[in-house]
Order: sequence, then C-alpha cells, then structure tokens
Amino acid sequence: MVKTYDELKPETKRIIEEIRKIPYGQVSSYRDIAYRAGLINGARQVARALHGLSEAHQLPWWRVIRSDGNIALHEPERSEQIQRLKAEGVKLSERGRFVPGQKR
DNA sequence: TTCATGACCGTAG
DNA sequence: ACTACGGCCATGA
Repeated sequence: MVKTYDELKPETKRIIEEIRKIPYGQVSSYRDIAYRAGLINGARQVARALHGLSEAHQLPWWRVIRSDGNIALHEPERSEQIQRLKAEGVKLSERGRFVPGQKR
C-alpha cells in the first residue's frame, strides 16, 4: 500500500515541496534539496524519498541530479532522465554529464 | 540490536 | 576528468 501525502513524515513533505519548486528547464541536486528542506546531511534521504515516491506524487524527479553534475540513476532509467532533461532544453555533455557551467 | 545497503558528498591522488 | 575512500544516515533484514 502506498502512503498518501498526509501520512508522510514532515521532513518528507518538505522534501517533496522543494522538488516541486524546481522550475522547468532547470536542475537541482539532492544536496540542495536537502538543505532547502532543512536537512543538513539529508541528501540520501532525498534520494530515498524520490526513489519511492516520484510517480505517486507527480514529482519532476528528472530535474534532480547529483551535486557533481552526474546522473544518479542506472540504465535504463538513466537514459530516460537524460531524454526528459533534453526535452526541457537542459544542456549536457557527451558522456551524459551536466552543467559545466558550475562545477559542484 | 547489529549489519549491510544505497537515485549521496567532499577530499585526495 | 576519473577512481578510491571515508563519512553520512534512514531502512530493512
């Protein structure tokens, strides 16, 4: 059984809200989301939350990447994420790496 | 309760 | 740019 929004822990709700705020065509990192949600070292929590709740809560999970600019997912989800980002006009290098504009 | 695991992170070589 | 390593911490076995 999947939990409803109201059954989630407060921190998890904040994480979800922050992810929803990421604007179209832009990406954010697990770490940034954690900080904005008030969790100092909560990057792993963010990752876990996304892993389990992305589709159930309509989250733009593809806009969340690792703080070093790499995609965290393994194939085949990895390819899907790259495709979705591309569709929003996000730039990425050949090897599937993002943002060379700002490293970390 | 202990132990392993992971959609992570930062530093060092 | 890439790998290795230690640290981090919620989760589940």
